[in-house]
Amino acid sequence: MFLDIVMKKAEDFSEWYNEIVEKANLTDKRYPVKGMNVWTPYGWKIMQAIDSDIRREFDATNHQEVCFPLLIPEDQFAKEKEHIKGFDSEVFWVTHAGLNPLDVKLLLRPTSETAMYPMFALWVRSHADLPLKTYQIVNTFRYETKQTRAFIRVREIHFFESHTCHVDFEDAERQVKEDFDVLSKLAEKWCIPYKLLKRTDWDKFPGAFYTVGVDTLLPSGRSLQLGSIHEYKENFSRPYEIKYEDEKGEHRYVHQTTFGMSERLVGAIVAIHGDDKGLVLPPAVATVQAVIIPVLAKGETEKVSKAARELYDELKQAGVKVHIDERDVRPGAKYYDWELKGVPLRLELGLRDMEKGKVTFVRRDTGAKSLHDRQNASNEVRSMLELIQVEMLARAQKEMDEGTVTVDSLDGLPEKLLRMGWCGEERCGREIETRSDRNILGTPIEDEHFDGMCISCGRPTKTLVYIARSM
RNA sequence: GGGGUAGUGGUCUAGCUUGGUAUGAUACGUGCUUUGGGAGCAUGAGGUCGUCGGUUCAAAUCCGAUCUACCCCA
Repeated sequence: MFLDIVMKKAEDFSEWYNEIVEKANLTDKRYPVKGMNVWTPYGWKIMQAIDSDIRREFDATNHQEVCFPLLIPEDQFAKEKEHIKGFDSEVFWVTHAGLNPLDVKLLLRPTSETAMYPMFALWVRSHADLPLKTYQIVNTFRYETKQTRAFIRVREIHFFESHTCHVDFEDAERQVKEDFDVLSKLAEKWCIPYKLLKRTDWDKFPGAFYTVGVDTLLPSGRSLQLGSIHEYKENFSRPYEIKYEDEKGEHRYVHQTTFGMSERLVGAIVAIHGDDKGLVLPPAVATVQAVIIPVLAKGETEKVSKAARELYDELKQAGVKVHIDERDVRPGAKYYDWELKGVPLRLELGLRDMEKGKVTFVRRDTGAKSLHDRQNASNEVRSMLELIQVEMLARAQKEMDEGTVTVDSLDGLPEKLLRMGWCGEERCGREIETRSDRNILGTPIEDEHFDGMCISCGRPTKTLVYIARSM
């Protein structure tokens, strides 16, 4: 038996997803702790590629990378009331050190506000220290009670979190807008379409003034939250006493924001782009962008191998992440293998091509085969990768657009991302959630003109909400 | 939160009803022959049957608990 993908994406998305993350070797789920999977080399490399994209963008916007301890003392965690209420039920506790019970219990960070902010209070003294822009990429722990799923719902989370402090609300708002810009650049690289949706008051991050969810749509018709951007106002700076002295000598509390993302990004790339043959990686994410398969023939193996290695060197020189597969297995086996791994472009080189001075290109995303001049191979590879990148994003965007529909009744709802009028009253919001059996994701940040009525009470409104079943 | 299904070499699996020496495939190692969509032959190695406890002369098999995975419902 080969590593066939047995499940079809369109027939059983859930099974297909489980199968593909294991067979493509992104993760090993055999580690015997629930929700804690092993990052295998291939999956980890993809995660690292995503992390470097994040680092690049946040460094470029003058954030400083930090790394805070994993353990947080209970009393420090307990300072902001809403925050504890939100996370209380899902923290892992350290109650013993060696054989001794601890006087002050320690918890594994579910997120790092309560680790960082007591330190921020020491770091921020004057308006000259602001804005303070930091981020870290660390593991966080949440005791998920729902069904766990590789990359999508885990108990040990590979987490990016930026934390910023500002002189006032306006400056914090500027930060939120900067986060939107950074996100749009990143999502373009990852070929992930998304919507920025302002969460309802009853669904915002515990302790936040407001929360903007970054939501994408999976092929199953369910939404997946990829990240969130929060405006905290003074909600944390007051209990944690993060204060500065302004130009007039007055003491003020800082305004804070955060931005969080996780390995769900890997899950989204798998889910959105993958197909029945395996992964399909966007060239900007792929750790191998092009794989060379030398097609050897009896008596001529050296000649073909040499030509393949020359092509490899040339592409490497040209800055392409290229791999040459010289394993002693038949070409067909290699094709299946690299398709499963999602490598964007396959280059076949055999006697047949060499006689014509060509190289065979096979696109992973469309399966299209084409012949290209060997002379111009590195340029051709680069432009093909660019083309794939652009087309993958366009295709994904189109699927999300087609999976989004505006409805004016809560009856017989399709399994899609649904758009509808809402008066803004909590009572109607809850009604919508109950009757649709879906979650309100929120109101769009980008202006989407709407002039209609609340789907629940029928009053005229210009406000929209998006709802979906969440993954 | 409620319910259900399952766990046997790396992977998939037979055996379980009716307790008695562990089945096959695939992957893996070695050798030869092969190579444009999953190669063939030969040969070799690999398993305290998820874990803990109980019943028994004897447990993969029966009973209980637990862990893990997956599914359905809220």
